[in-house]
Amino acid sequence: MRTVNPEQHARKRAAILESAAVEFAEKGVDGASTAAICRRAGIGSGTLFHYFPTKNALFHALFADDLATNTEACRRALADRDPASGLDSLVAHLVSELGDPLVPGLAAAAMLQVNRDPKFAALMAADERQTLTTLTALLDRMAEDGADLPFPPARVARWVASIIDSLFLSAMEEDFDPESHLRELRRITAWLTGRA
Amino acid sequence: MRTVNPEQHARKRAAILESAAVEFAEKGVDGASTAAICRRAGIGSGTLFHYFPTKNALFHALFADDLATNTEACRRALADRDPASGLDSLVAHLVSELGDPLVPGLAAAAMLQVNRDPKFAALMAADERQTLTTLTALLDRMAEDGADLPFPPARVARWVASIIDSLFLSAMEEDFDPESHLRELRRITAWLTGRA
DNA sequence: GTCTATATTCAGATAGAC
DNA sequence: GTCTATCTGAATATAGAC
Repeated sequence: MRTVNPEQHARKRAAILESAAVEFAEKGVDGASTAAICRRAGIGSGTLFHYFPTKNALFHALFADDLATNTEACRRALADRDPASGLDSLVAHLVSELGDPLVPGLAAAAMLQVNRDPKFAALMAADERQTLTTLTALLDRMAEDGADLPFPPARVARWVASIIDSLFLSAMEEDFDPESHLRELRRITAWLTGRA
Repeated sequence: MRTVNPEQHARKRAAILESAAVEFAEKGVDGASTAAICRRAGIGSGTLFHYFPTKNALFHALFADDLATNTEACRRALADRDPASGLDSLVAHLVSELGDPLVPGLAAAAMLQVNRDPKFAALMAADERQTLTTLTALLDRMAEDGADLPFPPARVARWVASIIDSLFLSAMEEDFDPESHLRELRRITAWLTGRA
């Protein structure tokens, strides 16, 4: 009897997700066709629906996989003895996907999906909450250590998160320069976190 | 012979655009159906396609109308004798649509459309360029007047624009408070423009 | 109303593990 | 050799632009 090979299954699943990411980033959830995803992945349509029950589930999986790495980054940041250095590492992680050219398109697709798929909205909200809670906890500790925050910790946390999000919008521009953007982001974050 | 009544034509056109905005914001360009737009506007599909040749043209018109008001706001900001006050008025204008609940959805739809419709991309790029050029010119004058900018004027301009964009992302959150957000935005902008 | 596009299904074909 | 994971692609049904 033939048995299931988990490693092979995972590899193919990842390959399908990668093809799907390209299509979704380019055309959004409604604009992307399962046929195009299959063509790009080099599989028949039956195979796609063997791995994922619907097109929406495919989109969902794309983001769920990412949430796990975020959780881990938050855990590590909180474990850091120095809250400022924990915050820096968390910001670095949040920014780490900036180089991926698919990210702006996927972000736009996700924004639309939040209004339409409540389960997807819950996934995104949980991710957001986790990031904000972690940032706030770190900023609380920094404030206790005497940092001079321009706003209360929870509000600073929100601004840090917002400004990072806005970077992903900027990443769409033709003359985007990650190098100087990141340098400037660190300067702005330093001011926001009372380390000007 | 029956002649066209330009005023009535404009009124109906605006009504169609308003219905379309709701649908596009909720479902994106591909997810929105012309049938739903017609239903919402209380017109037949024939009428819709009398006013706009295609669904894409309808989406296009939604943004083109806005661009004119932006041009005017830029003109006024540059005409201000005091560059700092001109900058404040331009920022106020850019932020003025924050209360509109449709804006986040429309922004997401627009981001996706930029990857797909080159004409639409050109429209958005022109708008962006206009805003950045104006901000940069104002910041140049402020720097000449002795303002202590943290980065070169063109970079500060980009950050101001990015941070305003990020406000529109925040506006999607459930506990969004325009009041404190705007107050904090002014504080951040003040720092970025050398008026800390 | 017409005509095209497309998500999903299904009835098998293929082939690896025992 | 058998059993089942894996895959295929035509068929269906529905929706939606115009």
